[in-house]
Amino acid sequence: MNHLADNWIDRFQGLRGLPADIRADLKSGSRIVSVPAGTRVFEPGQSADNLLLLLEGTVRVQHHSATGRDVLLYRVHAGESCVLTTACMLAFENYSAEGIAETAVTAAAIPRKVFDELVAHSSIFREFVFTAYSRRITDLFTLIDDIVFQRMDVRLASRLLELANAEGYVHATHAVLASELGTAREVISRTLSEFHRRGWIEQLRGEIRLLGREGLEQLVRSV
Amino acid sequence: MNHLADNWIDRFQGLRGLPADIRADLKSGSRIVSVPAGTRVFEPGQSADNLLLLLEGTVRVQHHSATGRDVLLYRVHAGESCVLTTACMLAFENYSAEGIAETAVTAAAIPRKVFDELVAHSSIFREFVFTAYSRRITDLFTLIDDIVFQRMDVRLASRLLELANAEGYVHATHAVLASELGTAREVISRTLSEFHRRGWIEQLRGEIRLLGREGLEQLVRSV
DNA sequence: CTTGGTCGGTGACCAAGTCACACAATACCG
DNA sequence: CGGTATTGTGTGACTTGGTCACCGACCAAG
Repeated sequence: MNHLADNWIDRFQGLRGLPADIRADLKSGSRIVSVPAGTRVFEPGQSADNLLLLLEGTVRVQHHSATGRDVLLYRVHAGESCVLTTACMLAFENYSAEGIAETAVTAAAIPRKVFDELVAHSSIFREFVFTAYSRRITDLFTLIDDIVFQRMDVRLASRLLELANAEGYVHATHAVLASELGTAREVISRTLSEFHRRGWIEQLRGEIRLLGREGLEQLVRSV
Repeated sequence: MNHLADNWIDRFQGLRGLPADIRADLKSGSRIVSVPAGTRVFEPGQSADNLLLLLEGTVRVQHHSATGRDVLLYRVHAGESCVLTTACMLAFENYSAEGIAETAVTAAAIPRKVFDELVAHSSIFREFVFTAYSRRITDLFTLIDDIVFQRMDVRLASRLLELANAEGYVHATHAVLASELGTAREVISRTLSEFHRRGWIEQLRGEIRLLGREGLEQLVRSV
């Protein structure tokens, strides 16, 4: 993991331009943390005191609703910052969103105080942070648009295409897909049956195999 | 309008603690602008070069979708900052959200350059900005939750209670309410008929009169 | 008074979410 | 190893919400 500790800053597009002195502050002021898959990186009510910059793995940010269902809000990938923890850090409000490590995760944790100093002293760091915020906000806009206007079959098709690995397998139960899209498990089951009927997929327990991407892609494009 | 120009900073909770020198910079670096109701304050594709702090009026931030319908994302009220313009200012991405003045609006416009300096030099200003961001993000979370899990009748009832003036009148057409809630006009018409049938409201052209708030409030609470 | 535009109402239909099951595959455990 | 619990999936009946196609009522301008 030492190679990570050395030059992790360059993994972030927006930080590459940082001058040497700020880099040094950032490196010495932060520490590298690793957590296993499934860890709650942050949770409702808990005030975060570190900004996380993801070096490896993905974090799923979701909202747990009163009715017991979850909605996926967005994913944070390696090379992105988990700006929601910033929000937690700096704002008085406590969120009802939680972050869960989907895979094993390695991240650079920047304490509140260091973060504040970096924002004050580096315009590049400022831009990095604000860009991260805007990306999240636009992601949320897109999500809302999707939820309101897009048909479920199209949303599911495009999600399957996203989640499929190189061999065309998607490792996910119907229930997981339902929570990804903020819908009910039954709806996923039915839509998948339909996809199967059309010869686009094959179903296994806990897994879906895409038989070519053409059909699904056409459905997605057809909007 | 001169009384506004003098002490507008104190209208913002988060800015009251600003030290005198920063205040002076903020005041001299910004200017007061007024626009009539209906003005597009910002729009997709246009890169904003001012952060707006609303002194009077409200701005409706909405997303215009490909299907021709609009969704209300949130409202910015007097005493709040329109942080989306910040996002536009600082980020490379161009938004598909637009801001429309719902009433005549007076605002303090802070140019990009001044904004950046203030963020660098004042921790209080920093906190103000980040707090604004977090509030928007949580608002969006709540909206998503609402859309996904809440029944339309409940959402409409609570919106009517919000929008009603002291005399219990809501000045809005069914079409407007539909776009507020991201649904179709017909759905609003039906739900309002149902509310009328229950004796909760009276309908006029372009206007709704609440006959007491108890029924609606009970529906909202019943969730 | 016409005419065109806005506003609201309605029925038929489709898409999606809910509820209540049933049943198969797998995991666990004595 | 076999039995039981848990998890994953399938399905029918029903409700809610969104879409489409229309209509008639109101309103303002000429």
